[in-house]
Amino acid sequence: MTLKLDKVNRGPHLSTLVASSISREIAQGRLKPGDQLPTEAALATTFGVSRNVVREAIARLRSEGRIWSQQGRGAFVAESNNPTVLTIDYETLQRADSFRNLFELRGILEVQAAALAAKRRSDADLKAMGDALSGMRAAPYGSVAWLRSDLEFHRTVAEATRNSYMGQFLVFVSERVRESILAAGNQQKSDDMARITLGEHERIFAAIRNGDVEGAQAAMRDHLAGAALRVGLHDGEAAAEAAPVPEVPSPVRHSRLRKAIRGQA
Amino acid sequence: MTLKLDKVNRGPHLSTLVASSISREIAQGRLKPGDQLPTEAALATTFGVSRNVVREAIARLRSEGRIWSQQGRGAFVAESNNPTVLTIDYETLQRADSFRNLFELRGILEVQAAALAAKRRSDADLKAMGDALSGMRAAPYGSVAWLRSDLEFHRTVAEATRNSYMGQFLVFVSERVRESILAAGNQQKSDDMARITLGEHERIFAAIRNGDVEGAQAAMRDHLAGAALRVGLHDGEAAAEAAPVPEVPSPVRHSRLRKAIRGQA
DNA sequence: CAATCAGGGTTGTATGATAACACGACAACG
DNA sequence: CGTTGTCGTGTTATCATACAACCCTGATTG
Repeated sequence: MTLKLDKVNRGPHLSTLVASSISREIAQGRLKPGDQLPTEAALATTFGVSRNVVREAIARLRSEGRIWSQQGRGAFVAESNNPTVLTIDYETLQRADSFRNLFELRGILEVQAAALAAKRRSDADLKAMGDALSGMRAAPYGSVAWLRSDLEFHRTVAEATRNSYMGQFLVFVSERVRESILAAGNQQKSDDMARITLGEHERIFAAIRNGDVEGAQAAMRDHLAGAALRVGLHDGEAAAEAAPVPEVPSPVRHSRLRKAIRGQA
Repeated sequence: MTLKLDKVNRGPHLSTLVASSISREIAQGRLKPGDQLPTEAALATTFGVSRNVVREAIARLRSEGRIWSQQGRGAFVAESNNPTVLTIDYETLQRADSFRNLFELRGILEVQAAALAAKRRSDADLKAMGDALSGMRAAPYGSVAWLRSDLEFHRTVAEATRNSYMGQFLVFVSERVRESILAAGNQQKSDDMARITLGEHERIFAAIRNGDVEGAQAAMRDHLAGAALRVGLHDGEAAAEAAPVPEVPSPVRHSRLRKAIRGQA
């Protein structure tokens, strides 16, 4: 048996701890927008780490848009909560209503993507979709290969919109949804479902091939409604039950510093 | 006259350039999931920067979930194309077709958000929207206060969807669009536009207040079509002549290195 | 054959030094 | 008095080097 210990060692680098610590200061309002952070040297001594570590932490916060810095002046808390990156908190997603919201957003994107795809698809797109469908027919329902083909089909639809951002967003949202479903692990499989799911996909494909915008939207909407049911979401306004994720303890290294950092939070 | 020279110094830190470069390698498939990256020392020499810079770049990519690293072994491209964050490259957005794509995506989200808002808005939501509209009436067109009120109105609409992810995504996309418009700076203002824009907002507000889903969608669609024109995008399928943003010559520092990095993209 | 251990390679961290830049103080100048 | 030029100080950005922690491999040893 292969134990699964991966994904556990969620990188407890020092820079991560420092970044989290500063992040908390900002989130809890002890550092207000526009405020200047202490100098790198000062942060290094207060945290008891090297200036290098502080710099990596600041680089990270800067890339997240939380702070900005200018050579010769200092680092400052960003004015507006205007993050340059969009991130979805894994823990939040465990809440049923959050999951339903994300599923709703995915639905909106998928349906409109289907509409655009029906308008703009090229022959190459149609071939790619067809290949993905073949892959789904060949693989057993729920297998890895099947899932890959499923994802592939949706990806090709997104691609056919000729809008790369549509693809990016869709993939991002779908991935989060998929993760959450896998974590919950409460999906029952059956041969019936295989047939039904495949049929839904084929209707989407046909509509897109025929350039039937409304049909593609409708077919995609049906597919997502079906998927919602299969995942345990009552359609409409009802809530889903997602299993909470177990807390994972992180291995202890640099315990002295960590304690110092954690302590002052 | 107040010249606008801010926002130009978009942080071209070396670590940013290195991170972008590696990111591209991954996105374009030259580095496949599971692949091991060159060692930090190797990257440092190939990029012609210090190992410290490389480390900051890697720290950033790691925090974005694109790669993971283990002490003593090396850094590896993350298995699933499972970036935990979604980012929009500022440079890419300068291309007219990219901007049009993002604008299209924004439109989709706004229109559907308007629909959901018409279904789910509460009295508090309506009051907030009304306040935002008042703010727009009071402020001169194009002023900072006006822009703030405009943003505020759209934010309240997103809020009324009762779907926090919708709000997050919408704000994120809108911010990028707004930044790009400001950077281009090719918007002409007139009193007519003030009246027209305000009227568009009021129609959206009215439809949402009346719970008119289709009307809200239509009004929002009109508003966005208008906004597209005002920004210089031809509506529909026509290509946009978004004035290509003037290349901002970043003050020359480390020009040799930059060239090397840019060159190998 | 199995366990141990030595060595090299790699990342994580520390430290010091230098360059680039911002800002205020202050003098020189009109 | 106001403006401009210069300089010194403080800060970030980058470089360079060294060491610690850790992984992997392979030889040594019992």
